[in-house]
Amino acid sequence: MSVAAKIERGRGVSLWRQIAEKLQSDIAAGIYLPGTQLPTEQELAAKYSVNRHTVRRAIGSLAEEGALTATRGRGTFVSERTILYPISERTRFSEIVSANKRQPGGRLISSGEEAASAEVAEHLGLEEGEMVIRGETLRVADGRPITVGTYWINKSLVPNFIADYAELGSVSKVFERAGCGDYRRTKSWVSAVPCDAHDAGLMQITAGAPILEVYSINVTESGEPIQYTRARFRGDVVQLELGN
Amino acid sequence: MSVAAKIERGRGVSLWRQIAEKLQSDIAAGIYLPGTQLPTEQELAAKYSVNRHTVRRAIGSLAEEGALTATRGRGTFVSERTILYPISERTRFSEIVSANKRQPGGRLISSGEEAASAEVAEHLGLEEGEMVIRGETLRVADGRPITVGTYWINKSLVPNFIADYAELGSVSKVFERAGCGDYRRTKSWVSAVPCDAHDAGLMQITAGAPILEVYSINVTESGEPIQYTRARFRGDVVQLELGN
DNA sequence: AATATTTGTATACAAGTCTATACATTTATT
DNA sequence: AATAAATGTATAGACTTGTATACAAATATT
Repeated sequence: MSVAAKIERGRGVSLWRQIAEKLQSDIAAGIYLPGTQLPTEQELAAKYSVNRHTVRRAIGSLAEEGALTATRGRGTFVSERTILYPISERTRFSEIVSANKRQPGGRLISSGEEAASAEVAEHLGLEEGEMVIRGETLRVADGRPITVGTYWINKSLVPNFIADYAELGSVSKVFERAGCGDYRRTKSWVSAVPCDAHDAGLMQITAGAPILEVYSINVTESGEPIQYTRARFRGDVVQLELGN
Repeated sequence: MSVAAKIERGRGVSLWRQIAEKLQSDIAAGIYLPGTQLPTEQELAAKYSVNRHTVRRAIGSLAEEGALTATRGRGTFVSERTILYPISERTRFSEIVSANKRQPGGRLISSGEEAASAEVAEHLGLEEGEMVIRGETLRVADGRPITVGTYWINKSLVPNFIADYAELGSVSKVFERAGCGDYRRTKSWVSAVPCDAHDAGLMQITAGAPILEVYSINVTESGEPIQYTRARFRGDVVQLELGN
């Protein structure tokens, strides 16, 4: 390891910028964990073969952004930043994470069709046993898991959901194509519960850790229920923000 | 249009580098077509609100890379670069296009199952009439069509191909998931033929124009035929490179 | 209390980036 | 042949980036 990290000179990107991006991606990759100390400026300068002041500038730009905190005499530490997650009519994960100056990401865990349970049918305005689309996604910020969401979709409003989702890779884009781009959240229920084993594995926390559970209903512009969701947020990273 | 393009100062990325990247992405987006003249240095300098020499440096870096050609007294033009396409054991479109300093892309034209023709069955080691997966893709470099490929896949080796392809969006990734990541090309046949109307439409050339037609067989590490392909390359853009 | 470690500040200088101006050279047009 | 337009070259200065060195101030350790 630590094989003279690759910084390119003379390509139009300043050294401090390259180092800042490398540090940020190392944080996102979990190489430097929140709360832990970064190597000292001297060490980083040696690692990247640059002057200490160049490292200082890289650290400075990340500190200004809130990702690092430097204290004279102690060292530089990775911030433990919580994500402020507003629960409003218009809630879009990637926009929220970007607004928190983190890099959003995610992956599809599973998807398919199933018969609606009584609970799902009630909230989607269907009969129990009708076929609905069910999907589960894991969302991350700076490479760290934030939330797992399970959702059920009214098939009649978005007939080609699975194929379209495969093509577009985003629920909201599929809704848009189906003419339901202006969907909105109507009701939400929030509770704090212990995390089960399945979610704990996905979110990389221990089972039983407190998580926020949010049930909500999304409706089309005309008020028809289109999506019922059950989202679980890591309690140690996310703060929900209610009200307008 | 032309609303004072956004160049950021003081963020660690030099202006010439930002302009070079913008020009390159404009070329990739087809805003500046191969063979056409770029705006003059004066005009570009005005557009980006920088000195002419800064634009010159951006153009210089792209010219060195082969993307632009400047001639004194005439102007600066987008190069008509051919893509050197090696036909080797390990052939991956996106890697090749990137190696040619172009931006790879593509879209799925069609996919489904069909009964294997005698020709397909023979090359996949199956019986005529057995069901195989058939797909057709259009591949582009810098936004311009390069090749249309039709392929037939041995269903028994990649059972979930269609669903996995929808999720992963790449043939090689699906093969990887099926445990056949190390597939390789064994045989290829090359010929020059006139382009038919269907391919002409996809590749945006006139029917009858000469194209390169390459049939090939991909096999798994253990030598089982997994994919039979028929690729058509635009003769005016692609040069095949044989041998190591 | 003394010491070592670490970040913060200051100053000087070298190198790279961007601007400004002027002029040369080639090409295309009139 | 003359002119205009475009790229190529040259030079000088302001600004930014990176290096070098020294020292101050806060923290942790002994």
